[in-house]
Amino acid sequence: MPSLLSTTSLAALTMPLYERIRIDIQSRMIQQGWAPDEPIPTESVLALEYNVSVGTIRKAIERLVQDGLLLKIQGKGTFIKRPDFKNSLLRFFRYRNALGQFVVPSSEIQSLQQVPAIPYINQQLGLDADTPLIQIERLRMVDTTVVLSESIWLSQPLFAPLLDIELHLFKNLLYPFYYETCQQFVLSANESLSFTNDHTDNDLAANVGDLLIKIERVAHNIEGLPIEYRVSYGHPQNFRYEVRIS
Amino acid sequence: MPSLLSTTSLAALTMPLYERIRIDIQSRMIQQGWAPDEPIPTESVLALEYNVSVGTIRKAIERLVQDGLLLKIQGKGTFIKRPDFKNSLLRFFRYRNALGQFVVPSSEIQSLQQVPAIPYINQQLGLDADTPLIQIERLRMVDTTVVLSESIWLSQPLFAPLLDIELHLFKNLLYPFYYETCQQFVLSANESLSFTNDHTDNDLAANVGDLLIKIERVAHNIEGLPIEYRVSYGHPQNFRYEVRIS
DNA sequence: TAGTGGTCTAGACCACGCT
DNA sequence: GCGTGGTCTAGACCACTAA
Repeated sequence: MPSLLSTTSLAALTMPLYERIRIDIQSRMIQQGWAPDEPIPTESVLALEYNVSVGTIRKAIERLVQDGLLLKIQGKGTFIKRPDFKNSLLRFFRYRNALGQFVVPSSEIQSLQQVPAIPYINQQLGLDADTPLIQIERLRMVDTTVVLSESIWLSQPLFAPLLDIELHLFKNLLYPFYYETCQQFVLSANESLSFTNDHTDNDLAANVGDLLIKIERVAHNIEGLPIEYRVSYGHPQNFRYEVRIS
Repeated sequence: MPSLLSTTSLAALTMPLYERIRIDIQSRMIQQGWAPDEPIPTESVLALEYNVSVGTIRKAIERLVQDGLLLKIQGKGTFIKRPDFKNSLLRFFRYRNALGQFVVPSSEIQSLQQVPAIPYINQQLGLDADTPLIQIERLRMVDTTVVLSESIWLSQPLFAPLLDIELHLFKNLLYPFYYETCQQFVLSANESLSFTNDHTDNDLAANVGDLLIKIERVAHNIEGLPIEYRVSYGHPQNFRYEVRIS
């Protein structure tokens, strides 16, 4: 039976039972690894395991379902839902290839290195002023055309495993990759689109004076803490951005 | 005591109790009008009124809180929260005025008229192919500069009251106005940003060849049904679009 | 101190998917 | 028919607000 008393967070002392159970189930999903598309134990089993009533388990699971980490199917069970990144954050950029089809741009990591703290970015990531960062430079392409030029910053302590991975092993989509390698799961993000004609900042071949789209993103993990700061530049042509507001 | 059997919808027959109560409370909020910032009856009072247990009332209220229609404050009560449009849909467009401050553009309705069905738009709004529409043309300005040119289509039957209102009486923000005049409450929207240099479609003064931003929006009411289709064109300069993705 | 919403329990019965 | 999650109940006790 899992212990709910071993939680290191101080807030846990006053946290409701169902919250502590939620966090525990969450970490069991990520670390001990129930497989995706497999059912987790039934509500009544979990109630026995944690020695609480079924209602409390339901309340714990409720938010995990809301966040898209679990999927309930009446009559069958509750299933791990390895989050469908394709249908969430990554669908907002829609580019057409030469055939007119919408595609996810491929990506090519140009560089990845540890860098010293950068005041503005450390602040965006809620880090101490002297915490080092990991900086990634990356191009995104459709067919052979570069459509986006991205700079990405991560907390060095959280994402240290990335420093030991060869660049060509990086996957096309970073968020599932963060999850696999660093157990950091991007659940939400704030984005800001604007326009600039300052080309000094990026690698995109462009005529001086051309407008570029500038997209700033702060991505958050399950706990709502910022874990990635990203700036992307792109040409407006063939660009399409879709979003649901609620 | 409110009757939950008078519901006209057929789906109501199989709908859970808490859903029927939710809808009933919702319509009491909108139509019979508990005032905003006033508390609604306590959970135990509502439980007696509807002759159900407190848990069922809590479940009914839960979603109204999620949707931002009610606000619970422990120890005080549950309050009507006339939705804060300023902080939701309308904050995504951020324009700077001459002083560099972010402002909500003012608006000027150019025309409002009933028009025959338009296949693509009727489809977007989930309307029968022959349902007439209301079309609104509107300019949005910062200081004296036009920044957005908008075309808006609504279902004529739902928004018929608008046809009898003089244009100068329209408010700067349409969504609260829809709510006041037609009891239609915009809760969410899908937006799509792209770029065009086709100027035939709009009133913006622009040099041929200049890129314009094109924003298409389908806005939904509480029930998730589409009620407004909107296309806006604007200049990229000073444009900023902010969004939370989750 | 009285009244509100917040947490938690224990259990009944229903709707659904499987075999 | 059995096991799953879905709905609903009745009631205990806690945390917070206000007079």
